[in-house]
Amino acid sequence: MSTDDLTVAQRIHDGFDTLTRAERQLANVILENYPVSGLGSITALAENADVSTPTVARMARKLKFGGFPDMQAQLRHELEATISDPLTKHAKWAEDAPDTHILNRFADSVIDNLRNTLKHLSAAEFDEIVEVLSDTGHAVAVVGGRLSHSAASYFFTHMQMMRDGVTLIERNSSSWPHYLLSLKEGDVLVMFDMRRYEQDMLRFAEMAQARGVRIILFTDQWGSPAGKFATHQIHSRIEVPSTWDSSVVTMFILESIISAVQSRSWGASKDRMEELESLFERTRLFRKFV
Amino acid sequence: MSTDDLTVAQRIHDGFDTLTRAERQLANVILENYPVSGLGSITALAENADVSTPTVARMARKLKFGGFPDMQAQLRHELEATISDPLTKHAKWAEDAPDTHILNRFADSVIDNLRNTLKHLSAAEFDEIVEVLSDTGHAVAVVGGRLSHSAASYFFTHMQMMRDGVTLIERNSSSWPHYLLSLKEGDVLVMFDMRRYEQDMLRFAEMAQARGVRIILFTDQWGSPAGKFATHQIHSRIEVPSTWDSSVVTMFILESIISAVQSRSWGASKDRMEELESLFERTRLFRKFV
DNA sequence: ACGTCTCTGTCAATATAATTACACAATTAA
DNA sequence: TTAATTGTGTAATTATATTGACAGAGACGT
Repeated sequence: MSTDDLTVAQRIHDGFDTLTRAERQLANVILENYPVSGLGSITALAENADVSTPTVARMARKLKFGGFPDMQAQLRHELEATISDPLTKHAKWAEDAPDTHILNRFADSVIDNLRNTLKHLSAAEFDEIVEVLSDTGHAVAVVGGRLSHSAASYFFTHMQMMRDGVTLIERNSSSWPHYLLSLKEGDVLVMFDMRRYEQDMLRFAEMAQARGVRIILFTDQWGSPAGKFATHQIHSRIEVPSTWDSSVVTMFILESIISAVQSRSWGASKDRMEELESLFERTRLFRKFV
Repeated sequence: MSTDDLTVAQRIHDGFDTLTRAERQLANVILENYPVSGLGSITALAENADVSTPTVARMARKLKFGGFPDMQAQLRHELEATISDPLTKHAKWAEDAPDTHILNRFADSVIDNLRNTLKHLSAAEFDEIVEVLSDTGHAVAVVGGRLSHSAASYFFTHMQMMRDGVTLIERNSSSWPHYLLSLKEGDVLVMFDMRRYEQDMLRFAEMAQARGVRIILFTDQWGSPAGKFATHQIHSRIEVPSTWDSSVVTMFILESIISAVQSRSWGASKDRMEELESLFERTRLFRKFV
């Protein structure tokens, strides 16, 4: 890029007096639909302003850019700064720690992950998933892999409190065929399969689909191969400054779903929950702690 | 331009299932910094996504564009529409849903929770916790309650990969005394106790402290009664628009700790991890790998 | 009116971008 | 396993964009 980082608009404005007739004509076209009009080819811009291409190139140089492509790069750069969300950029999260502290770096990535996940998750898809999970006419089974089992377990624990017919499938894949037998057509399999996708998961998905089981798949931005058997899938962003991947965004989605399922079927699940609560209270009294 | 006027993002989203590995990699790069990353040259975009230029061109065709330049024209077109309408400027998280959609309300609370949690968490405290957990001279036991067991399990799974002497204590509190017996002075107990604090947890903490065990407690903003026996504690904000509390922020803290422990003891844990990895099946579906 | 200077377009050259063809690698099916 | 299929990068080709050279047009002073 060029010497200093004034915006293209500023440079045009500053140098407007030195511009010639054709150049001013061009400058106005650029500013009129800024910065989009400057992002196409030099030819397109020239035609748009009714000047010749060399005029465009000459003006770019006159405004102290290396050439037209250089000016264009600057436009893109500006655009990026404009578009990125000011709320989440460069906010320092843990104030008594330096920017480079893991807490701050982690916070930045997680927010980024959340934003990108939501940006590309359709609310309609989300709502459909909620609807499928609210339908007590069909059983729900939950399965997770090596690292995602605890997410599966978390989801199971909450679903189980809200409705009947929810099963958590064991970690150990040798027992999966048994679970498969009890899944009927129209039943729902909630599956977690993140990077380092597991072979067993893929086969499980295939067999489940063959039985007419609907699959809701939670995977990462690259997508598990089991995706081709899934009825619905949600892609969470998982990359963070760590050796491992993050499940924070996945948890976020899970909790949102849980909350939505809950409010969708409040009438039905209210009694169930109260009953459940009282059961916990009671068992606690019987327990002895040595 | 092309047949119909779906946005590039939508077409990518719709066709994501049909995309190949390299194409998904590319798709993610485009979506990550949308639409700016797609506005440069095909070469720049390809390099950015670490794929070849033909892959970019092929994907453009696959998404029913006439070619890369056609797709780019569509991006500029969209941008123009976005820019002229200031209302659409990143106010919402899930853009195709109303402000009141659970996804948007949930996102707001979670960000709030994260911000407030970090505001009240001292980086020094965090670092001390990381140090305690990195010390392989003492055993680490992890225990969680009814709803926080899966967080405990998640933390355990990762810690276990990094170091020796980590135990996950069962859900069932009747077996806790046995675990207590094996904890020695100076050992570390990582405990999760959130709202609806459990009686058993309090007694467990008391007895552990009596044995000289150091307790790291993960609790909520109000603080578990077990706090008075804890050596270190972290208060996560947990309130969200739901019947249940959120563990998203707790997960965030856990992952940060895991990452910090990892990089702190890289030399020591590297061999261990590599050995572990080789024990697991590796799907080399993706290139960008750690 | 003439010469001179600046501006600006046309056209050619050069550089860069985009596409096509092809061969090797990876994956899947047999 | 091996064969077939699909995916992906390299290299060659083609198209397009950008710049450079130049010459005609217009402005201005003499």
